[in-house]
Amino acid sequence: MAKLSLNKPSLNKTSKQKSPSPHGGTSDDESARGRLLNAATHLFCKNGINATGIDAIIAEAGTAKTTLYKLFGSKTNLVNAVLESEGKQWREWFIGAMEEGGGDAQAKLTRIFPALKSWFAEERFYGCPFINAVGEHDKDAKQFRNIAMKHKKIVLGHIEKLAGELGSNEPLVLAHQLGLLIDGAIVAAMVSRDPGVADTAALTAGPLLGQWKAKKKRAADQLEAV
Amino acid sequence: MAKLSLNKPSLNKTSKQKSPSPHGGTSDDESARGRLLNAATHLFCKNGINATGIDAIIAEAGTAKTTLYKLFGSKTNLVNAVLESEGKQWREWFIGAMEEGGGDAQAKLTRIFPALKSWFAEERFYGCPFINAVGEHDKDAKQFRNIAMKHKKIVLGHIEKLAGELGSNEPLVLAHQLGLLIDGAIVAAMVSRDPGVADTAALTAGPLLGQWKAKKKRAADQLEAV
DNA sequence: AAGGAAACAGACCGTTCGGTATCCTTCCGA
DNA sequence: TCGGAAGGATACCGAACGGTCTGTTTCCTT
Repeated sequence: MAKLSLNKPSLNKTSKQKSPSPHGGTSDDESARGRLLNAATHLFCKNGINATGIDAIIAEAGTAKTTLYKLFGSKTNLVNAVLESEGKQWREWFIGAMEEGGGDAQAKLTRIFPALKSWFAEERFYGCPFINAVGEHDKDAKQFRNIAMKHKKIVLGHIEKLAGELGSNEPLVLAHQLGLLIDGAIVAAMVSRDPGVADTAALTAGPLLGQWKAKKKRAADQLEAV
Repeated sequence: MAKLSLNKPSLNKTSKQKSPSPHGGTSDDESARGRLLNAATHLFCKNGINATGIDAIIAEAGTAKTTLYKLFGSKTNLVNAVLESEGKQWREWFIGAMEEGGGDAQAKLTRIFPALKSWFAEERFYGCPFINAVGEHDKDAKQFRNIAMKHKKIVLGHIEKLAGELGSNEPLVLAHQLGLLIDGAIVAAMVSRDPGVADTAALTAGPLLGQWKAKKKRAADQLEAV
């Protein structure tokens, strides 16, 4: 596969068109590096990092073992490269899903769980690579936990900003609340393979997003309805 | 270690005093089987299943390799035994933490996140073994996902019962909402090692638990406060 | 046309893996 | 007292692991 186009690796970064979905291993980078990154991302996420051997990666990528070690040096380096690129892609997709379509902060935050739902429904949804990486390694070590927290901090940072625009007097707390629901939905969807958990998360998040904007109105409505 | 008391394995189940905490590998069963189960639970949870070799388990258990294979037959069987015993212990602890102390359904459900917080603060807290097991294996396979769902179903079943007593007209939905917050808190605590995430979860769950019991009052209070 | 870089192919290395076989020690009850 | 069960110690097996090596093919450049 991909016999043609043995690109120069220094030119790889030029094929920068954004991917339509956040899942791993579907970039259209056909260089050896890109194919290795795609295959490694797919296999690491689907089967786990420790359960994925080098041989399986080069088989799916259609490269030689020498190429992998010339480009990445070690399996550890490859793992780090996968997490970095996958994290970046995922964040671009996720933040894009909130922002695209415009509207106010409430509209943007309300798009979180529908976006996650479409992710959960993909064939190649395998949960959060960062959570899974932490889970299958030494929990007293900081390596993967630091990477995961860095990723999470960026995501929650954006949510916190929107929470501030929403009018929350504690945007950081609201961001952490939504983060909890996001993490919970991801792992529940990974285990159950039911995208519907995103609806439950949206139902739970709803009152959190509306309680400043329409706080008075909702309180009055509830008082009337009881 | 444990030179004395080479118990008959058929008598192991008689040492049935409940453990004070839900974490893995601290049972006081000093038979070879018990020590192997403790060591395997500890190492599987701390370092991951695939990253834990047989040699490390028998070293921590202080048994011979022959003994492990005589008692469990294979690593796969040992993994299943660990998940089964650990799941049972955890559920007994968790449900006990809700029930002990009495009170009404709201009081019991309100104890969920304080209980989790004390779990998160333990030195040997390594996240949920079921979630981690799913994360480090083939996500298209059903083995670990089925085990995890069975565990979760029992836990949510109890919560659903309490939600019904609380007066919710959709106790199953409420149970799933709380389940989302529980899962989210567990993985967030595993990554961050901050037990405080349980407080955020409790803050988010609070309105869900009070909205029937004191719905009218809260609505009136909010209307007044805005 | 020729040279060189990049990638492919695959044999190979030392280590570790899960698992087996052999033999030895300890203890307990008949 | 003695036999057998439970467990310990250790050598060993084949397979798979991460990683290296040598050599060949392919393509781009000049």
